[in-house]
Amino acid sequence: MDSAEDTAEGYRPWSEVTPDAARRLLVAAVDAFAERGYHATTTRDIAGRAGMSPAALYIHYKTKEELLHRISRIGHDKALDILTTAADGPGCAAERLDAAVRSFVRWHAAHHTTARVVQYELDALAPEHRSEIVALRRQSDAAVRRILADGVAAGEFDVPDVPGTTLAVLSLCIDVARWFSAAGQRTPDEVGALYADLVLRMVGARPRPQK
Amino acid sequence: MDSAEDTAEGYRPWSEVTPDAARRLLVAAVDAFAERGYHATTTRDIAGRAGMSPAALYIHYKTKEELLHRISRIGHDKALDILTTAADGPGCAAERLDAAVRSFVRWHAAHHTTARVVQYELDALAPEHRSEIVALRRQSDAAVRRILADGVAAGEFDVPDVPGTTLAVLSLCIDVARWFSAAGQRTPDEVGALYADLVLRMVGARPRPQK
DNA sequence: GAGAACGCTAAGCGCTTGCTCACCCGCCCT
DNA sequence: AGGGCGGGTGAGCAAGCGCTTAGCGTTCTC
Repeated sequence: MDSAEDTAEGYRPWSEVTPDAARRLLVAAVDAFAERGYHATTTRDIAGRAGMSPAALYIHYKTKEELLHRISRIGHDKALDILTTAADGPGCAAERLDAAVRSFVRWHAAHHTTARVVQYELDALAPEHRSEIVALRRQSDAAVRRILADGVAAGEFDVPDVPGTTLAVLSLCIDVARWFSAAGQRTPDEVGALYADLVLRMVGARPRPQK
Repeated sequence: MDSAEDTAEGYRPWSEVTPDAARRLLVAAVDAFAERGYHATTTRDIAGRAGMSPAALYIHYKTKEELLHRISRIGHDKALDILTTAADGPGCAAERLDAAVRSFVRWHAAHHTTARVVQYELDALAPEHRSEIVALRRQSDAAVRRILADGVAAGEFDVPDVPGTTLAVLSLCIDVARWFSAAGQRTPDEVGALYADLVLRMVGARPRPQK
């Protein structure tokens, strides 16, 4: 039911999943995994949500785990793309950190069903798929660390522990996927703005109107 | 395997679980749930880790879900106790916030197996048990919010959005249970100190030597 | 020292799980 | 017109699940 918002707002996710039936199954799996968790979701449930018989799933995917892997891979690619775009964009370190946190958090809030699966079902992946995904996450870590290191080098930030603060910033953003929409009233934009402000304070960025 | 650290350091957790065999089963369940998740853990696995036959579990617990509920209840009680002790303790708002975050994070790190179950397996609880636990979590939220509100009222903090910042602070602390000990090198004390500093920056607390 | 009570096990019941297989239907291409 | 083919179904298999039950050894009580 939450996937309605995924298909809204112009950009269409899962467009890379090509047979139409395969995409419907994948979207159904995202909803089911987000709602009950990977292990508590049955293949019958996924197929049912997609309006198909249980056997239809195995025409497009070899196993249930392959479905999770596809979701996780696409989601991590998108998340990493958002982060690196901001990290390697224009502007001073504070502006790039603001953009990175704001867009990363917004994605986690707007697509919290997908993000929940992506961020919290990592252990359900097969070992070789897991290590592939872990490599992507290390790149996310590196992107944020780069901004912080730049900011410290430029004298914009006051960060005694760069690796630790990097971990905290990413952790803070990622956990949005867990609690978002349980509360309800905040929009993804609002949460993104709030978090960007909080993170800039965490790194001791000097307030704007000080040129 | 991680429960070794739970039995160390003087204070003995799970001492409230009284028949010895019941405690061994519960500790085994904590390890298993933390490692693979509730739904992926079998009752045979739990009993096996406790060195018993599968049927032994049902002498002490009616269902597998009761085991999770007991763990969740005890863990939430402990976590809430830590938070409220700090929130209602002596000192100015900044000191209380420092103490709250430091001890809360330290607990999540030191007992990250328990914390993982407590924080991330909430949806696996039966509806009536779930709402009981959710009530406890609201009290945790209230404790942190109280400190922030006090700090703002006293002019110690600069927090434009108290409910949102409360959410972020708790989220940051809780997510420690997810990533801790994967990395390895940091001690719970170090993480607690780092996070206390980061949170004080988030709320715009003025640095210490300004009386 | 007989008998109840307790803590535990071996065996297994009923059900659900991930997944397979034989078959079918509509569409394209000669 | 007819044969192949990609996408779909109904039925069902082997395995594993949560949980139960009959029975056994030890300990406590009188």
